[in-house]
Amino acid sequence: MNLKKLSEILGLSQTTVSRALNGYPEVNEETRIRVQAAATKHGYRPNSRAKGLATGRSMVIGHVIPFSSQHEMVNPIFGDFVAGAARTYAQNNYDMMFTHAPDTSVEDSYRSLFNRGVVDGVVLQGPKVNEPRISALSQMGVPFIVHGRSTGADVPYDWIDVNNQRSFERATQFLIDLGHRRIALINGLEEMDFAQRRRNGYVSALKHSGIEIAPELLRSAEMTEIYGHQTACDMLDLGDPPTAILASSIISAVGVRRALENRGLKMGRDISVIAHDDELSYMRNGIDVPIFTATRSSVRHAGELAAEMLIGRINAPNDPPKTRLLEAELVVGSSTGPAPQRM
Amino acid sequence: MNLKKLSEILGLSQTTVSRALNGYPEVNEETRIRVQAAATKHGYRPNSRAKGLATGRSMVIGHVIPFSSQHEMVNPIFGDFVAGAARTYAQNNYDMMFTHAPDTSVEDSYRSLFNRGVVDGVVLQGPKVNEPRISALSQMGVPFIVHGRSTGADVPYDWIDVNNQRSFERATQFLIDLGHRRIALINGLEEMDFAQRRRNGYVSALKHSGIEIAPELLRSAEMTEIYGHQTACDMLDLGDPPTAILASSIISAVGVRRALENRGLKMGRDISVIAHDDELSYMRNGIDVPIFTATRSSVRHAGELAAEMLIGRINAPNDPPKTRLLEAELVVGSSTGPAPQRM
DNA sequence: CCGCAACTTGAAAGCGCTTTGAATGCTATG
DNA sequence: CATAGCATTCAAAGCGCTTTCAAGTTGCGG
Repeated sequence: MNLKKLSEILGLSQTTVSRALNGYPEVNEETRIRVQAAATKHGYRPNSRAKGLATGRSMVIGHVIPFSSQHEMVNPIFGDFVAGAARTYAQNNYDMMFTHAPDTSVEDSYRSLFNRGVVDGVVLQGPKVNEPRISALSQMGVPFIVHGRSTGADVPYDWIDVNNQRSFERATQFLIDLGHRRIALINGLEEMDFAQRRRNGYVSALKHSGIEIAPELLRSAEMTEIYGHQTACDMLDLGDPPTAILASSIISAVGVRRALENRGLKMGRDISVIAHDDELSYMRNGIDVPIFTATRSSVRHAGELAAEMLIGRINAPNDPPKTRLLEAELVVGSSTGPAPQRM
Repeated sequence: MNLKKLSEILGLSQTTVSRALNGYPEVNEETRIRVQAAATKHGYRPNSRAKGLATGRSMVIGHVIPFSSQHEMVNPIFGDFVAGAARTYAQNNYDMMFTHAPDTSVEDSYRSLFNRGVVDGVVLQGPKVNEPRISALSQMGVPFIVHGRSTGADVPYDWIDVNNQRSFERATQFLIDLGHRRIALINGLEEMDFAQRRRNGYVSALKHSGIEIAPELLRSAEMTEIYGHQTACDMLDLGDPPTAILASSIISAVGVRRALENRGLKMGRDISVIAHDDELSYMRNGIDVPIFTATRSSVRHAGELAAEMLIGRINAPNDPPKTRLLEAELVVGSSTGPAPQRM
């Protein structure tokens, strides 16, 4: 069933039928009702390719999920972020296109999606420091939004981010206030912008209290459970092990917990742990009482907001750049406590 | 840059340029080279909407991820499955469209994607028992593949699945062989087909050994960490607690482990745990030595295969249905051991 | 009754591509 | 030398929609 057939059935022109269905004012209300009835009756759905050709808009948003060529890691926050975004898209009649590309060719993926007219805009996730994709997209003239920010990107751009620096500064301060001095940071990949900011927050809090940075307590890698476990084991084996650990994700915090438990250490008593909690739906940080003391910020909500901002940008390409900085909550659970007294 | 401009630049007709670029034989080899050079030089990318309109194919595959309206849960395996599929799509020049719909309107989402000509085929994930979407898709004439199967679906269809029944039967038998009699099953949502099959495997192994089914040791819900934790706690509070637990996902197994450790129980000694391991990239079950004894089957690989099968179906709509049953490995870690002697 | 505005409707062009059917120039054949 | 056959190329139609421009109807004031 297409426009032509439908209009023949109705004895109307394609023009009128199209207008009736798209809510144009110049069509008689009676006709409109008749057309709509026929459309539903015959299950007519405008072909979106044809529509796109005619309007020059695809009503599709592109997401390119990079994976590091070595690890083939899928970012665990991806599912929830996308779920949030998808919700907004659905409300605005956008579809969502999705590509998975090795990080070496992400830029090409964007270019391809946009130049082929597949998408009207794209979401850039997981920006690195000096992210080259940002200026590339900017030059191409693709409407885009960055989930996160990129230190060193020299063009203005839309972004939505969590205040990573402040939240890790607060978390670190919280541990310092509890008497901790040996505080470890199990961070995400060094080149990621968020990891850098978190480290800055951590460093700044320590400095502020006159605590020296201990390089052996600073690690960064992809935030898997295994990594959390391994790193915690390594650090506990140090002559002067940490009394508190900051973990950049709840997933690696789970690994940390496993390491502690293997050694019979109790979280909150023997050692304190704070995790960053993206509120992943399958790994909630407790229901009533948080499992981990955590810096909390819903990545699903970020997805919703990112989608809104991007749609806004598509509709108003010349507006000045918009940015949005979300503050993470610091929620206190039972994984933190006063620093144990050294004998 | 479009075909028209490009052909003008080259002083050729659109026909020839199109043919040259698409590898048709009737074009002079010299011309072809000249055309290709110009195309790359000017960054020409055929508009895929126009191409789709002309060919009647969109070169897009649709995934509709349902979420239960109550929970808004994103299936944690989603990311890795999609990563696998995306890889295959990329190799075959397909793009991937993605919709997130409440489970009440998933069918409409498929219908919409297909009828609007957005996709050439779809992937159906998370089938329930008597999954109505299967016959719906079948009637609509959409090429599709099911990740999983649906007991009670009365039309033939393509599917790829893990032998859930056998793998849980083996896992249960493994525990029985270790002397366990009180074996719990912390399963996925009851209405999911995979959960039913896993239970069947579990029940069948128990029956085979003459062990009575204990309803208090059988639970099903969405496979979150919290759920694993809560259920394990409940079961440990029983007068006659289980000595072994089967968990339907590694995520809920992590919750189980947390419950055990809270109570000072040691996995493998005080209580045995077997998990199903989808090989999620951010939650690997150990590197050298498995953390959990597990039934293992890579969901990413399943995604790759599913995508291949679907593309095959699109290219040969009238072939007889194809199915593929993967066997899960049973890998032994340190989370299982002989049943502790009762005093 | 005429003219004009307000409503409605329609014909046709155009979005960028593929593909059919026809045309062109050349070489090989009888 | 006429013709068939081949290798190349092209003009134009068509995919299903939107949208411009034009036209037909009505109703109302003058």
